[in-house]
Amino acid sequence: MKGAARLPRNFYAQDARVVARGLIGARLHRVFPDGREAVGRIVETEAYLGPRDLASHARHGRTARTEVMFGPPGYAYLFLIYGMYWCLNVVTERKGVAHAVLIRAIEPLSGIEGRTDGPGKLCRALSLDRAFNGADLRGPTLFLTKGKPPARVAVSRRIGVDYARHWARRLLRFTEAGNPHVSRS
DNA sequence: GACCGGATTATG
DNA sequence: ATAATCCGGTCA
Repeated sequence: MKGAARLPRNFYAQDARVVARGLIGARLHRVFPDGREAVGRIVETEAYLGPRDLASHARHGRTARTEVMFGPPGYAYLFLIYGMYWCLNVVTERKGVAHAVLIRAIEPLSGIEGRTDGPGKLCRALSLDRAFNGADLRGPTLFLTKGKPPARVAVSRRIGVDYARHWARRLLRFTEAGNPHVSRS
């Protein structure tokens, strides 16, 4: 298969719900320092809708931690959870609007060792950590391309955000229905 | 400066 | 069911 083109900046410059749905089936590429490339197909995402979204890290406004989310679309926002695991997010919407999409699971296609059915697991498998916070998602070592479209997309509540009151009930999680690499929960 | 709790995972 | 482990947010 030929090397597909990186997803364009204007794709990321949309509402996080649109991007989260659109990323199901897309390919996530990671080129390691030694030149090896890992590729996975995104099968689970969640949309986070900025300061008004009580489940978003942006709920307390613009801080050093959330700065990247308020920046231009098409960049990576990584954060550490429970002191142990990194999670990869895609910044969406125009500059100043802190929308983001959490990549929760990918289906390994090539060059991947270890499980990728969870946000912490996939970051570990792809060696993604704080060094990638703010990284261009159209760059040389981390980028996304178009992939095989999902047969069917299921929509559900986001995972682990019960503290977010009514926002916890919003249907902002997207999965490829029936894909075995979707995280359990 | 101290305390709290989490967009998780592995293990029992 | 619970431990591992650390940082940002919050309040003093």
